Amino acid sequence: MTGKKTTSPIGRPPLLRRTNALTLLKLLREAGTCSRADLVRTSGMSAPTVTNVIADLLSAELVQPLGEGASNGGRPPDLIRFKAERGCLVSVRITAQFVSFLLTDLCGKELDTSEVWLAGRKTTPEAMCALIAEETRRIVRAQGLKRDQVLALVAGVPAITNVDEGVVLAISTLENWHDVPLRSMLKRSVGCQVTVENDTNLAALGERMEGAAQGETSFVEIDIGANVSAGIVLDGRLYHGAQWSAGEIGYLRLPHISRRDPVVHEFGALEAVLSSTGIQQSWRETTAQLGTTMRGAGRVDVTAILDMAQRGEAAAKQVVKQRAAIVADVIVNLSLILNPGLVVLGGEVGRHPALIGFVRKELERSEFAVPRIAAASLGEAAVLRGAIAMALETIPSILLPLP
Amino acid sequence: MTGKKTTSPIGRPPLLRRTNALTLLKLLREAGTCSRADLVRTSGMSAPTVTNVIADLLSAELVQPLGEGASNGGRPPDLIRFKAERGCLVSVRITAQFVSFLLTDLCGKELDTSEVWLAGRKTTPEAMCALIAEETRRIVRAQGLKRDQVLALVAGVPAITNVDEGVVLAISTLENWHDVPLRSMLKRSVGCQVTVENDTNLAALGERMEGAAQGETSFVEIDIGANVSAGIVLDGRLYHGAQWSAGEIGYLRLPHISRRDPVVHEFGALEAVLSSTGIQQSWRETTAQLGTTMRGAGRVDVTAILDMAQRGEAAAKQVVKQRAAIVADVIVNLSLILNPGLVVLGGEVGRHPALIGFVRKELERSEFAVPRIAAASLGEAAVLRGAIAMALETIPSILLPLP
DNA sequence: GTAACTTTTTTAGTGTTACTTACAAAGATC
DNA sequence: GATCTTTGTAAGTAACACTAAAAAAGTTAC
Repeated sequence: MTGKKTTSPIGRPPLLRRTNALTLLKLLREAGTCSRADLVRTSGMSAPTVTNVIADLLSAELVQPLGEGASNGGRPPDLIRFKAERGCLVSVRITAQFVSFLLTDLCGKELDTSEVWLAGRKTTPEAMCALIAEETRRIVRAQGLKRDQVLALVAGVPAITNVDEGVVLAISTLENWHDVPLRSMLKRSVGCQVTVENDTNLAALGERMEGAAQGETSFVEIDIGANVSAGIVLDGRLYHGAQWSAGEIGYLRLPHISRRDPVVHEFGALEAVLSSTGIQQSWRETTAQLGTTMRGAGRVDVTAILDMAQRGEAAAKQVVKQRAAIVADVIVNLSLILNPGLVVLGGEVGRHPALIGFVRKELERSEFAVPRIAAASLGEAAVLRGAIAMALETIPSILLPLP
Repeated sequence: MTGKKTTSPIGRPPLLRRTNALTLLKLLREAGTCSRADLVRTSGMSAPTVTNVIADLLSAELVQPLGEGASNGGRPPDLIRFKAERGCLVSVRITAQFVSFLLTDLCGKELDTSEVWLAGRKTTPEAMCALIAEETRRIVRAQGLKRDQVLALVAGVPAITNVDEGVVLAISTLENWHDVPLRSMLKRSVGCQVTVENDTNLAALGERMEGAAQGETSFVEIDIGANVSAGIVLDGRLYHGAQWSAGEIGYLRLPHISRRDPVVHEFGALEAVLSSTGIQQSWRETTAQLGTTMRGAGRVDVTAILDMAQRGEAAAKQVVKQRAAIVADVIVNLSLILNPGLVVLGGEVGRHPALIGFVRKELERSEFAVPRIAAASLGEAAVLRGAIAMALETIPSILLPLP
C-alpha cells in the first residue's frame, strides 16, 4: 500500500558510478561552490574518481565550471557549482478558493509566484487541470525557460490522497472531485514527473526545510484553520498510513468533546469545535449572551477573536482557552502514541500566539514529558515550500536515471 | 535520535560483491534448497556472477553443497542451501517474574527453550546479566554449539528502551533497574552482537513474522495485561519516537476516563482501568454490591472473569463491556492518527475472545473506516519469536561485513 | 630571481567486479 | 548412438575505483 519496491537491487559496475555521482551531486548542492579537491576531502573518494565523475556531470550539464579560484598556497582550484538553472521545479497549491504556484530553480530558489482565484471559474478536475497546465506554461515561459526544463511538479490538495497512484479521494468544496486521478491528468498536461500530496503533509515538509521544524526527524504538524488535520513526519519521512488517511484527527475521541451534538455533520466533533467556523460560532453565542453592546460582537474574523484573547479580553479569552485545553489533549494523545520531538501548530488558528500561549500553559500541568511546541513560521507559504522540498528530494533520481 | 547513518555511502567495487552476495543469501534463505541455475533465474544476475558469489559463500561456510539433484531434462543441478547450522541466535525475555530463552538456528528454527524463575534470586542488573550469560552458555553448549557461533542476542524488556544506546530506562518491579546500559553489559558477558528492545515492540514483530500480522506493513499491537502498551510498526519498521517512548498509551486522554481518580498512581488512568488488576478490582466491587453469594465472587483470575463474560454472565459482561468501550476509543484514536491496516490485540486481557468480541461490536457503530482487528496468535511466545525475527534481520550484515 | 614547497588536477597502471560468448559436462529424447 | 536440453565453468571484455606518479600553477624562502 505504501509503494514498497520489491525488486532486489542488483549490483553492476555502473551502479557504483551512479552512487558516487549522487553523492557528489548532493555535496555540491550543499556546498554551493567548491573545487574538486574539496569534494575529494569531503566525499572520501579518490581524486581520479572525483575528476571522472565530475567530467560526467559536466557533460550532462549538471555542473557548471566557474574558472579559477584563489590559491591556497599552491595551484589555484578549479571552481565548479551545481547548475541550478539547468531546470526548474513547480509547486502548486489547490484550495477551494484559489490555486497558487511557485516556480523555483533546482536549488529551491524562488523564481516566480502566481495565484489564480477560482471565483466564477469552473472547478471540475478537468478545468482545474487545464488551468494549472496553462498557468505553469505561462510562468515558465516568462522566465525564459523551456517546457522540457520543468523537471518536477508537486501539487498539494486539501484532501486524503493516494500518493502512489496519484489519486485524490475527495474535495467536498469543489465540483466532481471524487477519486480524481490527478497525477496522471497533470502528467499528461505538463509532461514532467508529477507528485500529488496532502497539503498538511507538504506544510510539515516546508516547516522542516526552512521553518519551525528544521533538523527534526520525528515531528507532527497540526493545522487548525478551516479544517483540522495533522501532517506526520517519522524518522525523517512522511507517514501516510495503510489507506493514506493518517493524521485525519478531526474525529478524535477526547474528554469534553460532545459526541451527541455534531453541529456540522460533515466535520468530526473535534473539527467542529476547533476550526475557524467553530470558534466564530462559539464567539457569536458568547457575545449574544452578554448582549450586543460588546465590542467586536458583530465581527466574525477568527484572527480578531484570537487577537482579543491575546489582549486579555475576558469573553474571547474564555473561548480560546476552551480550545487550548482541547488542543492540549490532542497533543498529549499524539505524544503518547508517537512521541514526536516537536509539535508544530499551523493554520490560521493554530499558529496564533494566543492559542499557543494557552496550550503551553495547559501542557505545563501534564505529569510527564511533553514535546516542544512551536508555531508554524512559514504561514501561507508552507505548502508551496514543502512541495518544493519534496521535489528537491526526487530530482537526483530524475537527473541521474539508472542506465 | 533514531540512529540515522549520516555517512554517505561510497561506491567501491567490493560493494557490488557484497550487494550481490546479500541478495543471493536472501534468495537462498527463502528458497531453502536450490541450484545455481535457479538463482540465476530469480536474481537476474549472470550465471558466472552467481557461480563466483556462491564460491565466496561456500568458502565462508555460509552455504552448504548438497550434491546432485534430479535432472530437468539436461545436466542435473548442483543443489545448495543456506547453512542454517553455521551459527545460532538467542532471544531473551526479561520479566519481573522470570527470564525465558529461545535458541534458534540461522533460519529461526527453534533448537531449545528455557525458563528461569526469579523468586528468591537477586534481580539487580548485574545479577540478571550474569544469569543470562550463564544460561545462554548452558543451552548453547547443550546443543553442541561453540560460544563464537552465537551470532546475535536480542533481549526484550518490559520498559522504555533506548535501542541505539542499549539502555533500559526503568523497570519498577526489579531492583536498581534505572538507566541500565544492558546492551554493553550483555555484550561483555556473551561476546556477540546484542540488541535490547521493548517487549511489546518485539511481540509486534513476532506477530508479523508468524502470527496475526503476517504481511502487514503498518500495524499496531496493543498489549493489555499487567500493563497497557502498544508496539508500532510503520511502513515495515518498528517506530520508537524521538525519546523512545512511542506507544506508551497508558496515559491517553479519552472520554469516560476519570482524570480525578488515579487509583494507582504509578499507572496512567487508562492503564489503571484496563489492566488485569483494574479488571479484578472492578470485578470485586461489582460482586461486593451484588452480594457474595455470586458464583466466582472470590476468584480474582482475570481470564476467569473474561470467560464468564464470554459465557454471557451479566456482571462479568458488564465489567468487560466497559473495558471494550474504552479499548474501542483507543483503537479509534490510534486509527485516526496512524491509519494502521490492522490492530492486533495481545496480552492476557487483550487477546481474549470476550474482549475482542465486544470491541468489534463497539467499533461497528463507528461512522468511518476502522482497521481490521485480530487477536494475537502467539501468546506468551510472541516476544521471543519477535526477538528472533529482529535477529534474523541483522544477521546478513554480521555474516557479510564490509571489507 | 631562482629554487623549493604546496596545492590542485590529470595521467598511467593495477585490481575488482560483472557481463557476454563460448565451451564442457551430463543426462533426456528420439 | 546422435541430438537436444539443462547446468555449470572458462576466457575475454568493459566499467569502475584505487594507488602512484607526474604535470600544472601557484606561493614562500633565501
